[in-house]
This record gives sequence, C-alpha cells and structure tokens, in this order.
Amino acid sequence: MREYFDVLLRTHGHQNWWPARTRFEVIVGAILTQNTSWRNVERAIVALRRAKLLSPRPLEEVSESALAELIRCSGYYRQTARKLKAFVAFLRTNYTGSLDKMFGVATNTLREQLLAVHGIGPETADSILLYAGEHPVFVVDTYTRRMLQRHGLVEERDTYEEIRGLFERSLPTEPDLFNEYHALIVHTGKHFCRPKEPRCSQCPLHGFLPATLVPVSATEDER
DNA sequence: TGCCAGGCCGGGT
DNA sequence: ACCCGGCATGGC
Repeated sequence: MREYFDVLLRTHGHQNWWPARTRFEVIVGAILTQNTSWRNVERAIVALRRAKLLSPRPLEEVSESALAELIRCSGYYRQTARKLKAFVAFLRTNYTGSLDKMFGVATNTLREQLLAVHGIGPETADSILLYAGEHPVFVVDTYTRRMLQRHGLVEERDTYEEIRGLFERSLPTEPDLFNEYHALIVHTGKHFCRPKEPRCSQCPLHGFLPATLVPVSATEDER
C-alpha cells in the first residue's frame, strides 16, 4: 500500500486537500459531491457562500425548497437539500451546533452516529471525519476500488469496510498520510483503467507492480 | 449522442 | 446480506 502512495506522490505532488475554507464547508462539499462532479459542486458552494448559508444556523433557517434551488447546478438537488438539512439538525440536536464538540467524540462512536444520519454513507462519513475533523480514517471511493482491482488486490465483492481495513492495517495511523493518499487517488482517478478495460499506458501506476503483486496474466494484459 | 461524475436510500429478494 | 431503480445537472 505504501509503495502506491510513494509513486503517486512522486509523480503528482502534494494536493493540499480538502479544497474548502472551513470545516463546515468541507462537510457540505462532501454531501454535495456524492456521485457528482466537483465542478458542479463548486458552483453550488459559491451560491451558498453568496447567500451566507455556509454555517449551521443559517442553513437550518433557510427553507428546504429555497436551499434546493440554490444548489440546483450540482444535481440531485432536492435529495441533497434534504441531506444537508438532516446533517445540521443532527449537529444541533446532538452537539448544540458545535463542530468542536462533535469532533471531540471518539472516532468510531462519531462514525456510527454519522452513518445514522440520512444521506451520510461510509464514504461521506469518512470524508467528514478525515478532512473536516482530522480523524484517522481512510476514505474509500470508486477510484480506490478501481486502482486496487486493477492490481488484483481486491475483488468485486469486497466491501467498503474490507478495503478501508486494508489501508488502515497497512499504513501508519496518520491523518496527514490518509489525507494525501486519498487526494492523490481522486486527483489521478479518472485515468485508472476501468476493471474490464485493457491496461493502458495512461494509468497513473503504469509500470509499477511490486513483484509479489503481479497478477499471473499481467504481461499479456499490456496493450 | 450517450456516458460519466470524489454515493446513498428504500424496497425487494 | 446483497441487488436494483431512482435521484439530476453539466461536460465531453
């Protein structure tokens, strides 16, 4: 696991993630970007900033329909408006609206709580924990699966938790490392060959396969 | 033009 | 425990 990180960092450099001004903005972005291009999400964030809605209280006070219209450009806008509402309600109810209090809770406890909030699944919960709270959890996304599958390290059926465990067992428990690693995977992610595609020379890890990890048919796979 | 983007929910087996 | 349809806009 560490070797992949070293290659990506050497070839693409530090990413300075998450691209947001505040912790709350990280959380909003994490919910907005679910299966949605970051480009569209950025516009929605700008709209929310202009409307001065990038903090818990104002976001609770605006109507859900008005909120939906503001984030229309990011897709799934009605669903996402509901999700944002669900999070700020959770934050107020459990932590009097304070992110400091929320992130003061033990990692696994908070993770379970976040997963119980409507609209927050594993990846979103972990993005919030890591990028807004600096808790040491590894964020797994589509690109992560794609990268590992391509290198024969996971199967289709492996679950989110299994893949997260793979990273967390193989790496030192350092939020900064998890942060940079996931950022590099997303940054280069579009170029990872999809599972069924032939291996291509644009793959960010092309030419890098530790001897012990080379799939039997790797060489013939080259195009 | 059709497919994809930094997933998740709810209902069904 | 999985499997699937639905959610929705903008870019290429």
